[in-house]
Amino acid sequence: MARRPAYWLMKSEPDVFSYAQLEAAPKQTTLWDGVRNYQARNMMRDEMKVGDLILYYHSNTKPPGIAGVARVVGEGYPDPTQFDPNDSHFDPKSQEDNPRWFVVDIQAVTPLKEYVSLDDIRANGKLADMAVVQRGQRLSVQPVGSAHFREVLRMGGLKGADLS
DNA sequence: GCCAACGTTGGC
DNA sequence: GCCAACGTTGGC
Repeated sequence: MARRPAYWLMKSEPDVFSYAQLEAAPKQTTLWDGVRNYQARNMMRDEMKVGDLILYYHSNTKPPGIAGVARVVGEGYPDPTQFDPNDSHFDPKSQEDNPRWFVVDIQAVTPLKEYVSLDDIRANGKLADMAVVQRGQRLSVQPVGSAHFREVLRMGGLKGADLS
């Protein structure tokens, strides 16, 4: 069995769903719907477990970077948007008895005291191996090593819970 | 808004 | 099963 908790990074465009919106959601929780990439799907379906911790990354914004920490509170289940013809994530090829896309439920834990921008991550040699700074890396769900996770928290500082 | 990088699709 | 065309991501 893999060590727990495991650590992840999840990308969201703040114009679509920001960390502040996650905090404002009922129970500070949402389902991570709309992912349509098989590698990311596999991680959500098979690998992410309750209690795993997530760096919440804001993409397509200025500057991109990590805004807060979230945790997995519900494990992989079919993404309801794939079956909804009115949803932009509708997938006509997915069948109810053989769903193609999965989600996890995530809950806000604490914002970082200071936003850790992509430039900050790049400037920190300890984080040179993080997937998010690799050229051409587009995956919206990425595994993160525990040392990298702790370093990002050290850089940003925690407003709330102690996660050490 | 541009465009490089990458994933997916579909004709063959 | 190859690969060109196309769509998407996401930094800049």
